[in-house]
Amino acid sequence: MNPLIKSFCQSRTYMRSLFLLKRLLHISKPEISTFPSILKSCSSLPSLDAAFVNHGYLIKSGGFGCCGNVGNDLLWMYVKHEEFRDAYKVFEEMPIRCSGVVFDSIIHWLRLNRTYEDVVIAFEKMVKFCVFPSVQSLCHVIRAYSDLNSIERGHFVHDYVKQNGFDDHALIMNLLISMYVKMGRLDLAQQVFDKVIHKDIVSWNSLITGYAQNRNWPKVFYLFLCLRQAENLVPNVVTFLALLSSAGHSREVGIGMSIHGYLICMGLYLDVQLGTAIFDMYAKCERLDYAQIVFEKDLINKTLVSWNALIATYKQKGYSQEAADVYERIVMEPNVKPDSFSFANVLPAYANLGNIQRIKSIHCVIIKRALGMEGDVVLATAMLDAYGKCSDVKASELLFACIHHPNTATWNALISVYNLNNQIENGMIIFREMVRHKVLLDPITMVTLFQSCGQMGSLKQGNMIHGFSLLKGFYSHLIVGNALIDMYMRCGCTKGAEVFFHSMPAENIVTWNTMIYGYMKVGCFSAGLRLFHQMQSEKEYIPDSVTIVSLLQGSLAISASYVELFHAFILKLGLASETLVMNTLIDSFAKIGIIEKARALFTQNDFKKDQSSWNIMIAGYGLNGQGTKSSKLFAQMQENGYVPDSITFTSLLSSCSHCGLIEDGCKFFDLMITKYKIQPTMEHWTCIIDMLGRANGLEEAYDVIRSGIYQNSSKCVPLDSIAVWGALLSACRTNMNMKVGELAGQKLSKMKSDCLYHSLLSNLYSSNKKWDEATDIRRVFGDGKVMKKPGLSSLKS
DNA sequence: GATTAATGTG
Repeated sequence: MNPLIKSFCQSRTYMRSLFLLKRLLHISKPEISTFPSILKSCSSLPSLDAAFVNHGYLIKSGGFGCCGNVGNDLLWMYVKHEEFRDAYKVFEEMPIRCSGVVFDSIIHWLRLNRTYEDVVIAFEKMVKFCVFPSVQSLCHVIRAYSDLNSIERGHFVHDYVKQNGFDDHALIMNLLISMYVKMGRLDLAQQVFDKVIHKDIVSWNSLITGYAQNRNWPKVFYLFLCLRQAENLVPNVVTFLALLSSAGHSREVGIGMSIHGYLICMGLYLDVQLGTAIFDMYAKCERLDYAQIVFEKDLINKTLVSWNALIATYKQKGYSQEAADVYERIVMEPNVKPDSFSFANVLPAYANLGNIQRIKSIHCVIIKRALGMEGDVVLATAMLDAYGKCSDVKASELLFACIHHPNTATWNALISVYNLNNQIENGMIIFREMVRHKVLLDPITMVTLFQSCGQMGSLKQGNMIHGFSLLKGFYSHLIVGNALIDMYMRCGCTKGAEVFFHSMPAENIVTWNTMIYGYMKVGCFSAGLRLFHQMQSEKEYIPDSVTIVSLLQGSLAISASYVELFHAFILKLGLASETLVMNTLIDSFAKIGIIEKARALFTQNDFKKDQSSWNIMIAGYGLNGQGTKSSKLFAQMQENGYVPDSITFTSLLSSCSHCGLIEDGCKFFDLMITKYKIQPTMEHWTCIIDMLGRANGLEEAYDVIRSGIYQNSSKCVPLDSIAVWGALLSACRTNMNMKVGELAGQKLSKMKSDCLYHSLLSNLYSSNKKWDEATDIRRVFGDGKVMKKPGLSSLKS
């Protein structure tokens, strides 16, 4: 019967041959030589049913499987039916060669439906079978290798290209250049480039973009000069994009401008992509004036990239609201859909604005659109940071755990989140993990760590990190030096700060501000003032808003008349339109008791009021015993469209606590928890406990906290938390209640909040002039030094 | 063959 089946196949009467096979199966076992014909019949039939039946039979009869030509034909059959999934299954089981055409089809399917790894595995198997791929297939394979990011495996395909005579093929060689660029191996990319005999513009562009991506700007500009000497080659859009990006990143506005001029001559400046790149170059070079002209006049058809670049520029310059506005504008545009670049740019802006709702909604969009945050480190880092800045540490931690390949920035961001949320110990744990995982440390890591040490007030840790940064060669970075000074100042070690300050290889206004701010913080007012004069006379720095804010905050401890003096300074320096400066000035007037002056400044319209202006004024009224005015202003603030935040309630509660408005205070506290869903912080609890203490004494507050939960109409808040015990300890300090304070301290020490416990308890002891006890605590925890009432000693000198 | 992104000092 076997020859008969074959002849039916040859005469293309496929149904008949299959019918015969069915009969044959009832009587005896068919010969294996029959199957190629059968499978060919199946390939040509419209339905797959017969194919499945026959494949199943082949599997059942054991030995046949995917051997020899049968396997090959089986593969063909599935490829013809475009059933690549099954084809791939057969392929995986095949012990010997198959045809190149079939293979190309499989590579094509794998590329569209599976991972790069699968493409690479298939290719390596193909090489083992000695099957030749088409050039097109080989291109796909090299792209897959690029995405695998494994240098050993990259060499495999490179060797294959060399051994099989593909190395005079420009397309293949260009892809190899790109592959090495993607792997960050510019040395190897350069080697391939040098070997290309007939270089085309793509070869040059691949290498130039490679150097641009790896931030080797001089090489980019050098290669461009070489390119212009090469015959018959004209740089194109891709070349200029790389050049403009390099000019922007390296702040080479001169180079950027000449490229701009060149493009105008060539008539290319109206190209959207180039226009966006020109805008971005000027923005990065701090030439916002030129950038604005390009954006408004030349960029007629703006793309999503143009808008993203604008968001990035606003965000970088600190204009968070403007960045958010642009984002909201593109969300409304019918034909534009924000992408991961838009999100990564706008998230820090929303984080600065404290707009957690927007952050959450962007998170939802990312999930809905399946943008795969786990694989996009930059986007995930921005999201992690945004949650952390809005105090959702849990969300940040969860995100961190999900990210497939966290990089240095991700780790840095996590430490920074812990710093922001007073969980310094956790940050230190993360740093140790970083070292253990051999994560590359960068200057920002050092800055973040100095911040941790400064916040802890631990000179011991600070010295350690200082030594560490010397060892790793980070100390010459300006931002690291500035952070180091800040750390020493926050630890109360003015000597350490001064020594480093005088030995710095480079400095800027931030350095001077940090010194001044530090002196003010520890109460060395005269030393700060001396530097303030010195920076103007010797260095010709013009004091900026930060300088003035530092001086204002320090002057409070000294004399009220200084506030008036600095007010005059602010007017002279033209800083009266700066929100931060005016907020501090209002705060200062309120604190020295000149509430009328504070009110007058607050109501004038010479500066843009923000949320914290309102918060400051609410607290200011409270400080001056005008608690009812605080409540009125609170209502007025909401009428002006502001949603009260955590600090608003801190201001309100402290106002009530100051003015003895206990009932109002409790009402605001309930409102905060139930309506605004704000988690009470230690500051809130401090006010509440202070009020409780005033009414019935801190002993009773202690009993209330120990007994469990704070209850109101709809919400239960557990009281047995670090924040609440910390608040009790704080309240004990202001009320000089050692007995309850020590009880609270014991409680905290059991809750593993070493940092908070130590600093609060040592403050309690210092306030009660129990220096020895305070020193003991600091010795166990940190540097063993205790600042005796900051400022007093330095005032005398 | 390609442009735009995240973490940080006062």
